Amino acid sequence: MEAVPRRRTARLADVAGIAGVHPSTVSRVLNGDPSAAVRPETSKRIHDAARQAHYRPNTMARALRGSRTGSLGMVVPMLRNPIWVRLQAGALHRAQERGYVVMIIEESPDAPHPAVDYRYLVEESRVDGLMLANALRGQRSAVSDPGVAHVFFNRRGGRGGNNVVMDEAGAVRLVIEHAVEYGHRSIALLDGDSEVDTVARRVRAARAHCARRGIELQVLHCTDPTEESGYLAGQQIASSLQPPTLCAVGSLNQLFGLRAALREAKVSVPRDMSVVSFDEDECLAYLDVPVTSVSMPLAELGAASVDALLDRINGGAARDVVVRTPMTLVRRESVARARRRP
Amino acid sequence: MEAVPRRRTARLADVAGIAGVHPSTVSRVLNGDPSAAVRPETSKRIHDAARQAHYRPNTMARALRGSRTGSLGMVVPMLRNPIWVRLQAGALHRAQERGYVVMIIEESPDAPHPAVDYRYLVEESRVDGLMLANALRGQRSAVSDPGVAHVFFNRRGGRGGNNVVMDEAGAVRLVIEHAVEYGHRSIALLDGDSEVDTVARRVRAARAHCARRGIELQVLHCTDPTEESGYLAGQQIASSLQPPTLCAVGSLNQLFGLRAALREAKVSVPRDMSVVSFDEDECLAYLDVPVTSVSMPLAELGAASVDALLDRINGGAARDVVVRTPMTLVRRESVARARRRP
DNA sequence: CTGTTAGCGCTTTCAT
DNA sequence: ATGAAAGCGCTAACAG
Repeated sequence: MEAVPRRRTARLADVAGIAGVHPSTVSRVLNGDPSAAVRPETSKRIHDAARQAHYRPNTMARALRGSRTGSLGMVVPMLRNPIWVRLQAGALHRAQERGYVVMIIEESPDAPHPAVDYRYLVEESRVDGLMLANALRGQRSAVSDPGVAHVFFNRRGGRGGNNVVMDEAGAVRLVIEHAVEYGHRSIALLDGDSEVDTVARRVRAARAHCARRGIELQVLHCTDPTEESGYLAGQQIASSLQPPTLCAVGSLNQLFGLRAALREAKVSVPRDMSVVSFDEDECLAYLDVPVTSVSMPLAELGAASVDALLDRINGGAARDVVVRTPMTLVRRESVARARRRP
Repeated sequence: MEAVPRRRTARLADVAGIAGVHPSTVSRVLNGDPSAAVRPETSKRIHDAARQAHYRPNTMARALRGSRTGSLGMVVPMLRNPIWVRLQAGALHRAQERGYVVMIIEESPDAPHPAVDYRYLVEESRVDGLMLANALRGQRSAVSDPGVAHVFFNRRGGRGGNNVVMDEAGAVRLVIEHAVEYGHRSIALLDGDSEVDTVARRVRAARAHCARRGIELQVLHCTDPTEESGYLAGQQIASSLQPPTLCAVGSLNQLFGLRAALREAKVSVPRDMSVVSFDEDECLAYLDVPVTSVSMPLAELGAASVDALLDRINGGAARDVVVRTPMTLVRRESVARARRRP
């Protein structure tokens, strides 16, 4: 198959030709260079010519010249989980506002790469910087090369200074206080792999806060964020000798699994067991038992990641960011007063 | 804030310097130019030098030179709906396999742009071509400019020749045959806006096939693909004088809404009403009543879109594509034998 | 077998 | 107030 020559759009030189000026003048005018004083008449002629020729600046040439690509790379671990989609959407919009485009890379869940493996995108100047969410707690060295602008979002990585996260501890406190308010004294946290930073932060916060409030806490780690995995954990909870009276769940998929396991075990929600989700989604309101959840500022986190990354790209100093957009508890019908233990 | 000069990676010239050869030779060797016979020893020296200098080709320079960016633009209408996410993931992976990267643009649902508005991405050579899913049935002219390589995926657009779609009619037949098998004679199709191409195709196929089989068909169009909208339609169905005995639903969100409406109206599924979804998702298996669905080849469609677009970019002739990956009916528990009408 | 040359389209200093 | 010239890093046609 022959590569067909692309029909070229008008170049700067074409516009210059039409307007009868030098290309550099066109560049100055069209870019609104403030340091250059141009005669209004010339300026008008140039603008007219550009419009007439349907001029479009060539991003590649500009990028080569200025060594700025105008695009950002975003590595997400798994698009199947809606939280990444919301983060993505938030980042997409903020990037657009700031004149950047975003390339999404989805980590293969089977063959996860360490964050450092994506450096090449910057080194080959495909993107100006990276937003990474594929850090596991083990691999702390990460994208150590300071020449590669990057931030870790939602999951911390590296040695700090490039992390953009939400206030997971706050979310956990919100849930636990809600539980306390309804008289629960023994709760479970059903969440993902302990190697995942978000999970680790939630667990730590839960332990601390439960200790403070004298609440019993049971932590269950699913091996992966799937319905099946949540289902298995749910069976475990339902069959335990001293089951908790409230269960908080880390992801939507796991929640569906848990619900199914409880239903099967004839554990009624919320009569026998209250349930809270850390993922808010519209669909929760329409389930057989509408599920109470914490609405986390995901889009804001995506946007904040873009801001932080652009800050690094522009030479800003390393600085961790915690998105403090207020979280809210969306009260639905899956939480009831705790029943006295038998 | 000062823009910091990016630490440059080694260039071709640097490698040439180390290896003691001319840059063009390095280019030939590193690109494995078959027409150029190079002395093995020189080749080795060059490869060593490249490794030593940690050489990375500069994508921008290459793009400028070859007028190929190596990236594709993908415009999706709404990431909230999981089908677009699956299409996106399929496209992402195929693009990666073929050495391309993808930039995702999410259409703002509030301010939809006609497809033609994304031409600038190609004209400014940010991408080599466009995959568009934001076509509405009205705007047929679309990206008329033949200089802009593009395909419409999942939703047809333009004047044909650039469409990549699934066999929606086949999916509809699958569902209707399933309904017939269970003795249903009156069914409803609850789907999105009639201006959406996918919806229009499903409706047409449903009308045709129902007529052929002597089945009564009632079509309900939701204004938008949300739970709320499905809920409203569900109320309408539940309260109708001659309710259908089976309801097929176009999207997951609408399905959740419908389920809630039926539950509220004390219409039991599947006893009083059978339900089938055109979106397959793992979570369907874990609902209070596991929902039967059609599993559509979404990832394949995403991949096929990339293939079709690259074909156009490489000068291939216009050609519509229908992805014929076999669809399967995922039988769960939301379909039962039709009850005799009262 | 390898070097020379030119140029993709743009911006930016320097000169006038 | 505008033009000239250089060069970002790469590749491809042409020489030798």
